[in-house]
Amino acid sequence: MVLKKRLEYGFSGFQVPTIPRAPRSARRRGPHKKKVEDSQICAFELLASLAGKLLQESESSSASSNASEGNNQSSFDKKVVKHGRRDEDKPVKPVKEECFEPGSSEGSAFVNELTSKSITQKFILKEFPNADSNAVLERTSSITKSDCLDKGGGDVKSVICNSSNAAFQNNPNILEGVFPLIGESYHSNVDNGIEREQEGDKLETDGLANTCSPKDPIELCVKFPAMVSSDSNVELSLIREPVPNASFSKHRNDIKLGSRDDDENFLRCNKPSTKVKAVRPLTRIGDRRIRKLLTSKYWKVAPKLRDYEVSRNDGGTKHLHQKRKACYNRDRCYRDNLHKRRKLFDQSSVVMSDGGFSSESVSNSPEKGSGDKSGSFGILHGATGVSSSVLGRQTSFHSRDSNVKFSVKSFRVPELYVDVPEAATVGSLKKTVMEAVNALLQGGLHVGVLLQGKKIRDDNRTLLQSGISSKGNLGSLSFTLEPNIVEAPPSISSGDPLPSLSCDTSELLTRSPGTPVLGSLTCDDLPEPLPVINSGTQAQSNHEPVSSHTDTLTDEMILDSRALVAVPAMSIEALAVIPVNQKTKRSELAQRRTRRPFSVSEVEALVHAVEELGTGRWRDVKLQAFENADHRTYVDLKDKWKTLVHTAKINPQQRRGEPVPQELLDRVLAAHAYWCQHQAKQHGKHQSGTLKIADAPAYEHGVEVEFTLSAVESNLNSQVKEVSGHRQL
DNA sequence: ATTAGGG
DNA sequence: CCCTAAT
Repeated sequence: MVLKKRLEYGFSGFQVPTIPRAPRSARRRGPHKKKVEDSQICAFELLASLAGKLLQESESSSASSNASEGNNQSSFDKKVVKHGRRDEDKPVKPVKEECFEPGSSEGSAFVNELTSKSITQKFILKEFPNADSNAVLERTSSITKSDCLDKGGGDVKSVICNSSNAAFQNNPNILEGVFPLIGESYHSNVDNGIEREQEGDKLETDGLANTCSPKDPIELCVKFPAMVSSDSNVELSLIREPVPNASFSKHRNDIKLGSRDDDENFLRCNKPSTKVKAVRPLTRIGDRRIRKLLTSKYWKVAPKLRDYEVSRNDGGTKHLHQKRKACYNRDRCYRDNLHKRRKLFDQSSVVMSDGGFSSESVSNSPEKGSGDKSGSFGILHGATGVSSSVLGRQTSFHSRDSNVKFSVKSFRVPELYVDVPEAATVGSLKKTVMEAVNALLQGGLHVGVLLQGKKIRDDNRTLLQSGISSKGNLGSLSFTLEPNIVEAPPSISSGDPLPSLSCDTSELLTRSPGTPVLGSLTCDDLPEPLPVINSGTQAQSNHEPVSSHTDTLTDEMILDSRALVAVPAMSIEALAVIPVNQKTKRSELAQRRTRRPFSVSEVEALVHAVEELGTGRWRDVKLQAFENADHRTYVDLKDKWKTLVHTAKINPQQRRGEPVPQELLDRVLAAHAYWCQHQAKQHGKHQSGTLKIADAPAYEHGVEVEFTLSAVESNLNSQVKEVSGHRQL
């Protein structure tokens, strides 16, 4: 068996509940497909068709429903899957072939999606067997029914989902309270532009309901995975064990995952695809879009999203990519960012680093210092249920003693890919997963400590010295899991407040902090970045290590048992999760690309290029002066120029960051002034009345006169200065 | 894909 | 840096 996917689980235990998840890539990318937005429907359609089959099945054997359900499940599932793949041209709505590649795991992927939902709901049911959850239905259904469904099999799909909810028809609140996540995620989906289908699916729903009644939550859970694996070796993402006793936290994870997937799907398959282009590999832009969607949409929901959000976006992608050699590091980064962003939302859980490496929310409990209770996490979560909110309330209890307690709410473990034959037993699957996890752990990890986003590297400092105290802002404290390797090199990110290991590492490798070389490698360039986890800010540069093993985290357990002290029972009260709003924000920022201040040499190169090319040809500037600096996009250059111009105009005292030689700033102003005019001229207007610069021969001819340029520069500069001076005055 | 600008 | 809009 091969490890393929990353597994993530919460602290609560080793028994990581896993959820079958389809590789993102499968869902989203197709070889030929190019536009994400066009592919919205694919998944749904597929689901729909599958659902249709399912429905038929269930209806045909309506009587058998509950009783034989469990037993038949697998076969049932298989059928479904098969149908999905083979009967595209049939009844329900023909699924467009473009949506997935035959033989690929696409079908299963979709199934997974479905499964995820089902599972999620199952859990819910399990937890609240008696709850009146009709209300829940609303939310769920909304999600379930997307416009995509309209196209055909939608009904069926909804049916499936709904069925799970059948029991819960009326209490949205319950759901919300208990699993905020669920509601959230669904909402998110909706927000993402998916519209719910309002038409009645009731009939069908009923039909399915019988089949998948809440009565057998567990059954369902189990069975779905089976579906997943059905045709051929499907990559099972993880299979979650529906453990009866599982604590809440686990469930939440499940939910999370499920939700995540949904989101993903939506994102990836948002529009009816017309053709091959429908799905295209994510491009940076694409990612951005997605990210945007996620973020902006999520923001609204943000408050509710919490650490539940464990899932990663990139996992699937990776998957796909495996097939396609191309390395979309960049994409990856973006995706990671997405993850982070989402995670960040959680107030209590602070920073999640990608890869699932780090993350954690810290809570502080002033009480007895050393009590270390490792199992409490699960409990905590369970007890709290809603978690952060509860915990978050107080910060009280400050310290009577000088001990500072930390509780890491959860660490995320990177995804594990597990490829298991269909015929494999559940037991073997468990074993496999376990082995994978253990393997990961073998490597050992280091825990990094970040305060306010800044990594504290000095291990000898005391908490007090570092500002980590009960009274202090534990909220801004976060931990990261990092590979041993990485630990070594002290990162140097110049001035970067939030150094990211991965980036730093890269930097170290390629360039010296102080004087960046234009051609230096960037994180993106690195082959396999160290599986480092950064805390919030730097998500971007995370590269996912090729070997999942590497990046796998493992540490959860480690952390769990030791370093982080679980908070003792007393404490829900005692525990104060500090809602780190600031931090959250930071985290958000984290999502952004890592900040890479322009070095003087870069500025020089930029200035030079602009002098020659002007301010409207950033693409060319990029090519000419930053071709090898992948992290500098033409937009970056343009922005930098913008800031340079601004910087040049303000008082030196107001300038921040690495000082740019005045000489360069002068050139900036000169060039800026010149090109501004030049542009004006192009448009036919000569506004120069006062400026002689406009007539400067060298600039007059732009690029063609490169050589003379430098010679003239000095003059221009001085002139420009005057000009600028006038302007300002 | 680029550019231009606002945030 | 990010995001949008307009090319």
